[in-house]
This record gives sequence, structure tokens and C-alpha cells, in this order.
Amino acid sequence: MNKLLEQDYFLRDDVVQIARDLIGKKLVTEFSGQITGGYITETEAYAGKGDQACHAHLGKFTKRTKVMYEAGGIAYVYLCYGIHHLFNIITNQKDHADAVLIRAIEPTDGVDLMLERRNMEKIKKNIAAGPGNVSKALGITKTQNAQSVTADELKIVDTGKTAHIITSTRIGIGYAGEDVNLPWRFYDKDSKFVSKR
DNA sequence: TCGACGATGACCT
DNA sequence: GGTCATCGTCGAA
Repeated sequence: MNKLLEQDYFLRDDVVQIARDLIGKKLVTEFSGQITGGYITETEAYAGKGDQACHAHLGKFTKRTKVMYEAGGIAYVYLCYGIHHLFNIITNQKDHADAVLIRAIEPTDGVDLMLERRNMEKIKKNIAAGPGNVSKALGITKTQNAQSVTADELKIVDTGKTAHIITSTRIGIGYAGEDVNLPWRFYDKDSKFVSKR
């Protein structure tokens, strides 16, 4: 089974459920015919206006966050620490500003190109572990911000693969008050290609 | 305009 | 465990 996820999949209203369900799906990028991709092994859910960890908390609307308020099924890419591009998928209907952060993948397609992008000799478990590394390995930059994740350069594919999913708290959101404790991080227990901590 | 800082990662001891 | 690179964004002035 090899099924391209359509926009309907991302328009559903439970971002936590979507984040969990994306574990084991395949994320694929294609630039100038060059394909790279792999199984999603780690995600986090960010639940719009009510979530203190979310950039759209309390409806915050800026030049950067405006893309979050679009209807689900598009990418939200932003620069963190001036160095790392973090890749999110917007979910839910327009104006909800929910998002799923992709934190790690297990490479399957275009491994040589990913090695080149990461300046690595051979494949290691951290080749695409951690959100900054995912974007670097897949060649994702701010150019992909607001772009569809159901066509052209960005696609998510359901291959029928199942995963043993572990739930934990989100990473790097110390500013989020009590919401740091929400169990909104998911990862595949059986994969080595996840970020640590 | 200006200054502070971040949903990180690599390299150091 | 600690340091630091590096710059766009945002809120204050």
C-alpha cells in the first residue's frame, strides 16, 4: 500500500491525534527531480491559540505566524536560533493555527543526497534526528513556507507501516508554563533515528 | 531603529 | 555538563 495523504487528512480537528498518526508515515521531498525521504519517527503537536508553547498562543498574529492560520495541509517553516529551519505541518480548518512539528525521520529514499546535504560520509542515527537536522537532510528551507504538503515538492505517504508509538512531553519549550507537561510528543520505540533527551 | 532571544545542534572538556 | 554559532522576528523606544 502506498497512499498519498490528501488535504482532508490534515483538515481534521484533533492535532494531537494527527501528530500521533503521522508516526510511521513517509515524508518525501522532491526538488528538481531529486527525491529524498524517510519514515517519520518523531513528532510534536502544537494546539493553536490555547497552547502556551505554540507560536499562535492567544491568537498571536504576525508576519511569521500568519501562515499558521491558513487551512491545514501546508508547511510552516521558520528559522530558529538564526541557523536551523524547523518544519511543521499546519492542521485543522482555517483560523485554528494548529501544527505538527516533524522532529525526526528514518531515511529511506535518496540517502546519498541526504548524506551530502549533511556533510556525512555514511549513515548515522542522527542524520535526520532533531527538527533542524530533518530540514537539512531533506533540503527544506523557508522557500517551502506556506507550500502544500500534498503535492509537488512536499508529500506525505502512507505505506501501511505500523509503529510502536511512545508518548512523552515536548522538548525545548521551557517558556510554556504548565503546558510543558502535556504529553504531546510521539516517537517510534523501535527506531534508532529519533532525537534524544 | 535597536536590542534581546529562540520549538537547536555541534563540539568541547 | 557547558559553550557558542548566527540572524530573522518582535516588541519596545
